[in-house]
Amino acid sequence: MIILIEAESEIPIYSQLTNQVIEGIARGDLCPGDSLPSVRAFAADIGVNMHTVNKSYHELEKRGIIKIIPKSGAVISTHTEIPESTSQRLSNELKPLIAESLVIGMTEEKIHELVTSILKEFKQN
Amino acid sequence: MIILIEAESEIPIYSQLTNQVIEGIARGDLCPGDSLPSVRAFAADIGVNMHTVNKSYHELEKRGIIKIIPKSGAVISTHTEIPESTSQRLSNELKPLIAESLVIGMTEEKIHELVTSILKEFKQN
DNA sequence: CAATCTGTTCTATATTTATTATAACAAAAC
DNA sequence: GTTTTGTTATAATAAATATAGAACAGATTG
Repeated sequence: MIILIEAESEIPIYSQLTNQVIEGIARGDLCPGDSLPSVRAFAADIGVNMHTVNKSYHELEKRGIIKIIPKSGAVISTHTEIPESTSQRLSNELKPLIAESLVIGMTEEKIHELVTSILKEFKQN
Repeated sequence: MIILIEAESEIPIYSQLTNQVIEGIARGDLCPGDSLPSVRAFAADIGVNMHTVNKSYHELEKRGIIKIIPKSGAVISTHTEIPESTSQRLSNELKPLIAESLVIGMTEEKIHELVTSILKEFKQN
């Protein structure tokens, strides 16, 4: 999978990495059971510090997306149930985006269309 | 309109403020043409520094949501057209959220239902 | 078994961001 | 004409972000 980090972005590197791993799983590039590269290998690969990758991995683990096995590696989890905490967080983060969509004049239909078009990006594999 | 700032939140105060103003407009509590409180009055009201409010106002202006009239005040804009930059940003911010929704096992239908339920919050006024 | 690789932990540093605090200015509003 | 307005400047503090280097002990591999 190709990871692209933008150093100039206002989004922290560890967040960019977290998001791209999540998007990779959603796209099907990464599957439950797959191992992620070691923090050192990944860091060298994308040209950032080991600790930055480590931080991203722990964020992914906190969200229940991967399981870190100490002294071994990180494995993408299977998702048997939807965690309540994640569901709540996603809803909270979605809220201001939908509000702004309405404020700039998007209709409900347009908003659903936008969601659909993003879903399509992930689905077509 | 009631503004609630959580000092312990990981979300910066100026972002919380920005979001709540946007949500207020989406909800209909604030309307195009309405004036926002002065940065000083607002700051005193919610118990934060003037510059924090000022930063939020400029963020809102950058997004085309309000117009700051120097030495006068801030007025909520009317939205005749959807700015391309905002549309692009919203899409970019929506993407990781939808990806994570898929990753934790939400179906497309469930995701649309979540969007609908959030839209309903804003609509019922 | 021995060498390598793993995540973990620790210390340290530099930069940026966030927040508050004061103060002063000039234009707008009253 | 006094008050209020956003603006600008300086300063200080704390937290977040990112990097660097090193050491440790368990897991993996040859």
